[in-house]
Amino acid sequence: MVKGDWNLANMETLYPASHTFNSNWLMQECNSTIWTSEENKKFESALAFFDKETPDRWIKVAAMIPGKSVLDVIEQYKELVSDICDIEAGRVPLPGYLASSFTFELVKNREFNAFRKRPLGCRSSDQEKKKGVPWTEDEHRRFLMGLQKHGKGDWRNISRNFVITKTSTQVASHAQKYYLRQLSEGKEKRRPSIHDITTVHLTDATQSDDCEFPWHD
DNA sequence: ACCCAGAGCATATGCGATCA
DNA sequence: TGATCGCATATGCTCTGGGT
Repeated sequence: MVKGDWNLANMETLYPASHTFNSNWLMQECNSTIWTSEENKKFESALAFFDKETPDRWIKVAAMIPGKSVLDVIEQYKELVSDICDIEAGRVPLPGYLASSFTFELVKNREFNAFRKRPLGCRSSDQEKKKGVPWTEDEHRRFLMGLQKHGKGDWRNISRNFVITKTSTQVASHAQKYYLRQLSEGKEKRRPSIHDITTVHLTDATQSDDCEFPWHD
């Protein structure tokens, strides 16, 4: 996933062309107000209520949260977007990170994935919407670990506990190709693939970095 | 440069399980 | 019994890399 594209794609949503701001506006430090969990809840509700098509979205969102300005809510949204992309990119160790934030609620409630699916998500065009986000080796290894623990078919738990960056449907789809790959083993003309990493390879890796997934019981 | 097969992700669809 | 949910599978689409 290309975080840059994501942000660019959201610039129009964040700063609609219909609004005129002076050139320094984007660079302004907004008041670094502290967001309480109550305010975050209201923020979340407002985001759900006023979708990206809503005219003057941020004004309306701000109006729903007493004490918060338009700048505050935009800044909060930007941070949220950044956080989610960081999590998705594996740049943030989830367990520690999840201690307290609105993102925690999103991830916990799996809204993170719904967020990803929206056009304004980490894709910037219709083409990307079709293209999909490639699985990383790390995600595949987590998938294999989940497969070992929960077994074939329990995609929901594998998604919840191991490959939290993918939905159960995505995990199932990935598994489908994984097993097809196993079936095609022995075929001569095969490209190297992420699916060549199997549970056999997993054993060595997990012994060395088992503590990498502390949320895994 | 072009073509084509293979790889990979997302989405659509059907079916069974569960619940009110 | 109908509605809803979750899973498995089929299909569609794009991208990539190798062959010519």
